[in-house]
Amino acid sequence: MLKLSKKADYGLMALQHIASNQYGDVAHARVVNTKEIAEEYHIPVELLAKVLQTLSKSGIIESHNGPKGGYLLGKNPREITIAHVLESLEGPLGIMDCSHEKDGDACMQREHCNIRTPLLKIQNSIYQLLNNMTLQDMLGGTPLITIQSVATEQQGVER
Amino acid sequence: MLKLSKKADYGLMALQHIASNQYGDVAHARVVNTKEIAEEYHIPVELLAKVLQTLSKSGIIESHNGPKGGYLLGKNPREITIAHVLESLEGPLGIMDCSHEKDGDACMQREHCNIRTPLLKIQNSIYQLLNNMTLQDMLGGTPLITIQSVATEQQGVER
DNA sequence: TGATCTCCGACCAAATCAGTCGTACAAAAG
DNA sequence: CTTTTGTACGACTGATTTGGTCGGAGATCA
Repeated sequence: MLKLSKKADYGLMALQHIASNQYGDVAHARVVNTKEIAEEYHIPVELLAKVLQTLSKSGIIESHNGPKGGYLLGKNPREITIAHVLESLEGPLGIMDCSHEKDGDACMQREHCNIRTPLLKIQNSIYQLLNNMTLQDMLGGTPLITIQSVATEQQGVER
Repeated sequence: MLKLSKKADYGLMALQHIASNQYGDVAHARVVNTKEIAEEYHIPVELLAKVLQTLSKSGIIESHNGPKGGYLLGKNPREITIAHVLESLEGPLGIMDCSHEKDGDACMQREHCNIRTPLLKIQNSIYQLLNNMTLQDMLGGTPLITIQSVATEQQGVER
């Protein structure tokens, strides 16, 4: 549950890649294009293209047309929050349908709804989580891992 | 994005209702049936039934057959975590597809995947959030509200 | 001018989800 | 002990969302 879409996955991967090439060892910014990223991560090109276009509209990246064109980061990695990326790709964060509706309409059970307040609280916490993490955080400490001790076995999950 | 399913919504509402009737003012436990809940919250009966069945299998509630039958909580509200409820209704928590897969299979981009570790961290934080909140927390402070000052006007959500 | 690349719209197929129908079973009533 | 009532339960179906595809137009550089 709460799985995020492929678009989001691809978008984050692409951003990480772009950022690496732009702020990596070499000083000069390198423009990377859609095809390059798609091949590197085995992503369908056209879909990735659409994702990048969306990110471009949101100002997260800049597009450069023509041959030798491609994408560059629109701002500093520290300024790019995960929340912003995800929201621009998947729409606004909303745990439940009635997250940001005006008063009474559209929700039959609204007046009797007993779970709205606590759920809003959860939603807000998640938002803060995503809003406090930036692309920069995804660059630095990514040592290929094996943290599986965290949430794998412990909970008595029935399958 | 990250919206949870109707099943989850209905399940939480129903649990809140059951808990209220069982641990409310009156000392004796009152058995509530599917139809009652469905009418109260305007939920399609059969769908709610299925949800309750699932919760019953997970041991979160107990079912009682026959006339005057219905449902009761399977444990104390403090023992019932939101995480458990949601996972039993929507499957295990997984921000990304490769959340709990064993090593190399099933994910083409796995070896080049640069976002797995940070995303796992986020996922784990969300899990803790859901795991620390119990049904009890949804009972106490739910004063029927008309808190519309929170998320109506202001888009820029702070804390 | 021609080749290469991004941009943009519409389009299709597969998977998931919300909701429905019919049956089996347990408890109360006669 | 049989009937009747109301429940749980599981299989089934329709609708919405999502992942992925296709074709063309505009911009830039050699």
